[in-house]
Amino acid sequence: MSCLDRHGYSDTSINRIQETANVSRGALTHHFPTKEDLIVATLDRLLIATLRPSLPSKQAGSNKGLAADLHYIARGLSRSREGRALVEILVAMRTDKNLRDRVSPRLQEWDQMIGDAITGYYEAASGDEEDLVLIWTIMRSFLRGLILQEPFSPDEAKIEAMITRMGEIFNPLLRPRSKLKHLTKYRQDKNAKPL
Amino acid sequence: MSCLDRHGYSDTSINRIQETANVSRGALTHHFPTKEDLIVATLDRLLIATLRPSLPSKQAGSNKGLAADLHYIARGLSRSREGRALVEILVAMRTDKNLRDRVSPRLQEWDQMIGDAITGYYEAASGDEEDLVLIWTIMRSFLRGLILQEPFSPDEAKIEAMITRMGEIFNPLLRPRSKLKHLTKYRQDKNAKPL
DNA sequence: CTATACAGAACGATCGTTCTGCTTGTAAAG
DNA sequence: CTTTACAAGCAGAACGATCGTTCTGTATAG
Repeated sequence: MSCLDRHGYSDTSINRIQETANVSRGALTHHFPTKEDLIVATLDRLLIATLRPSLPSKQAGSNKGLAADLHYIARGLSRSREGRALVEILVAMRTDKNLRDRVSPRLQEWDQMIGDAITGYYEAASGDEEDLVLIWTIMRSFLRGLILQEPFSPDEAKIEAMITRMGEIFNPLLRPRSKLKHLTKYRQDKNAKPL
Repeated sequence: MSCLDRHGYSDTSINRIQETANVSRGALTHHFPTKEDLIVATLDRLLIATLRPSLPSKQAGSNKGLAADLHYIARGLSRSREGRALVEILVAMRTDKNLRDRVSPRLQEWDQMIGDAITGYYEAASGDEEDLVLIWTIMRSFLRGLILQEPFSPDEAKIEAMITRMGEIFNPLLRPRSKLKHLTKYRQDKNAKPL
């Protein structure tokens, strides 16, 4: 994850990984025969890491509105080492068919799961559950898009302002659900080995 | 652009470029001594290409609202060869300091120029011009974020629905300006050579 | 005569993968 | 309890391929 974040996908060579992780080449290739295996295993961890199980709006007593939630989610989804590393994989898989074939099902499963989980945390003001999921998908696209917007306007305050404004605009459309449903646990790959 | 879109940044090798473009290695390295030079020159073209000079909402007689404009902009900004190629460069520059140093000023200038241009096309319902620019920056982040969202939900219709919904939500905040200001022309690099 | 435009070979570096050894853990055989 | 067999864990060298860059040579235009 660290290499992906700091050096990008293509410069995350096995040489660099083994030096960063302080493991030998043999150990690395023994557990992950190909680079793709290593990337896929990393993705599984990233998807879990970018999940934020509990939102500020659900903390006892506090009700700071949607903006607070968005800032919090952004910190996991895009404004973090994990978020940026995930974006590196997302971009790489777009043009790498082999990687895409392995990664796609995982992403779609994750997206489905997130959609289900959202309905546990929020409800649409309109009551339309389908619209609720759509709105949150928009939100995630926006938050991840921030990574791509950053080079255009590197001002940290501007990014923060965008998130806050986004929260204001969408706030009337959503409200936190009073009863809390639990997140389904992300199903890890059966073949995944613990490191 | 074609190589960037189809094969991604790292697999856009000079070998592949010269084969795709049907030029010799010597010709290529003569005009663009390093790969970075070639990328920077490509970026200049991409920034111009992803600009959409006239919006549907300004077409005579039609007033289909913001959603129509968004669909149109998305077609240039993210849902196109040029948009995806630009994203490849954006992601690459994040971790490549040399490239970033050359590309950053261009992007920021472009962003500034876009911001100015927006105020020529739209006005905020609140009348706050700064908020107008902020809203459109949010919009661009969202649209570019769609490229990152696509692997999660590859359904074309879903992406379209997101754009439409985004237009509905933001529509009350904006209205097209009646008088049309002209776009300032993007200043090309003085050192840029025509191919 | 000279600078520019191009062609294509050559270069060292680095990539991901494969291969050859060595050590350790463990379970069956004696 | 000891010995043997064998697979798993790991270290590191070796491999061919490909990368971006540099270099040498040739043709052309002013």
